Amino acid sequence: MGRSSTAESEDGVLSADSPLSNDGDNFGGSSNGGVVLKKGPWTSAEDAILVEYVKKHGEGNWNAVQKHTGLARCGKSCRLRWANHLRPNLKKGAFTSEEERLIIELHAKMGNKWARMAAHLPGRTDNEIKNYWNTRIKRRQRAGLPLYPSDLCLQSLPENQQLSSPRIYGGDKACNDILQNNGYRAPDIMFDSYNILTFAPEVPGIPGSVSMGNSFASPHSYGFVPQTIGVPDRAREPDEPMSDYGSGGVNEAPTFNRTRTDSCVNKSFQSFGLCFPYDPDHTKKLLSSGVNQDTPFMSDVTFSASEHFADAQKSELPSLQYQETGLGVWDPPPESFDSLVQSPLSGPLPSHCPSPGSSGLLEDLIYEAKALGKLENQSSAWATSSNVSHGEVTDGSAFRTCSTEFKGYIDPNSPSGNSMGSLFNRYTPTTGRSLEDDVTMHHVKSEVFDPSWIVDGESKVDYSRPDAILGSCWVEQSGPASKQKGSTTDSIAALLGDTSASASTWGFTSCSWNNMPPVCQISDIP
DNA sequence: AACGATTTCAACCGCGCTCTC
DNA sequence: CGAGAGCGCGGTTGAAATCGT
Repeated sequence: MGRSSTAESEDGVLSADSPLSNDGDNFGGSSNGGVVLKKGPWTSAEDAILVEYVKKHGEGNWNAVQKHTGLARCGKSCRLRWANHLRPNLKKGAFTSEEERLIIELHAKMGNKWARMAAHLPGRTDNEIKNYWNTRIKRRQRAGLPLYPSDLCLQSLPENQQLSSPRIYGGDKACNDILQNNGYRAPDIMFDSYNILTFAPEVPGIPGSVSMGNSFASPHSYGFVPQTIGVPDRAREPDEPMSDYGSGGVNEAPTFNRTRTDSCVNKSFQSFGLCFPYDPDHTKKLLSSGVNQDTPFMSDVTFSASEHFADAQKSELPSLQYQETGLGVWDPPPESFDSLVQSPLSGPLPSHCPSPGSSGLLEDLIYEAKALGKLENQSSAWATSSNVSHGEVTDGSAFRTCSTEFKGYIDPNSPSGNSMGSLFNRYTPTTGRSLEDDVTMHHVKSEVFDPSWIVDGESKVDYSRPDAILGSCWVEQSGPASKQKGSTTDSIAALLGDTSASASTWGFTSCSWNNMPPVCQISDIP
């Protein structure tokens, strides 16, 4: 194992007088004060020298090792060898199921902060954890499974650490809270969520651009997602008022607050088993890369785990902000997590997607895998029947197409009624719906159903119109039409997590329905 | 048994932070 | 205050090990 000899090309071969130059290794090294430093695998002799040195001098001052011992290794290499292999109390062997769970939890909270994660796993090194995680990513990607169990977000933090400032993007409220409470600032957009959809194996014959994720993210998708990218996100206070929602409108209409909205949006993605570590730089990257329809991020559907999840590593977490929390919140199954992942799908499907939080991982994963499989099929249908991915905003047909397909995603195996399909059935009109409508749809999933949505047994919202998603804002935000209109776009901005976004930021402004009267008048309902 | 594909993991590299001078 | 050294971290690489055919 270890580095190949390719590295030696930089610095040539070991010097003839190196004490370790004749140990049979062929690895090259770099020059350091006349001594050619060795690279590649360590020999037991080298290990012994290093151990001896540390015994004498203690850890640190690694560059002095070579001077004191003649060991032809650079300080960095010594440090690494000691930390990863030689230091006492190192735990070797496979991760236990407990450790695996802890890693998953920690990663959900920290992102790729391997060293910090290692601090929570005595005897384990950051390198080990990193390797484990990368392996896990690949495995789950292959299996078409989400990276995190769906109940992770809901359970990974103690109640008292949850703030009341949910955001529109990525994960549900609890998830956001997790992120926020750990010093993360949730991303302004749900790109991770969108992209996670590409965990599902690509549908043969369907270009990546036709995946659901891309459908969501298409720059032509009503300017909904992509244009969010470029919106600078100003700092928000946890209790920052949300536009005027419920803030004393004329009729004191029921509050359509951010919490609900967030939950709605997030739930819709949780239905796919999505939950993410936060990547605060993700938005920055997108900004700097000038996200547009050609942006690989949006168009490249071939999932790159290292890309997406490596992004998380940018989320530097101030150490003070990470608190040791009760991490044992899961109820670990006896099996190792990955053994669950790899369990064959058999028997009747478990009941939910996502898990309502009460079930085991196995059920979650099995069901999620199934769900993703179905989505795969649905995306195929979309690919051929919908122009959502690349379509122009000319009418609501794309929405309808999309929603029609989505209705097909009714899952009879979800007795808990938490599947998307069941939600459609139970609470939504059957006219055109889009995935974005799902934002609204999911109100009913996680929260008490809001009777204000129904007047005389009818929904106020005409979902056949592409701006239906905005309708809830219109309706629930009573007031003069002029105000309503402005508020609608503001609402979108708010919905997307940035109240600073002007109406013109959103594609809706240019949409043909923009100047239409409010869609959600009660009289509109047949 | 042979061979190719895949996985694992030790090690290197570059970057950035902190400390010292 | 700036430069340089030391160190730590995260990403990447590639040989060895394992698996599948």
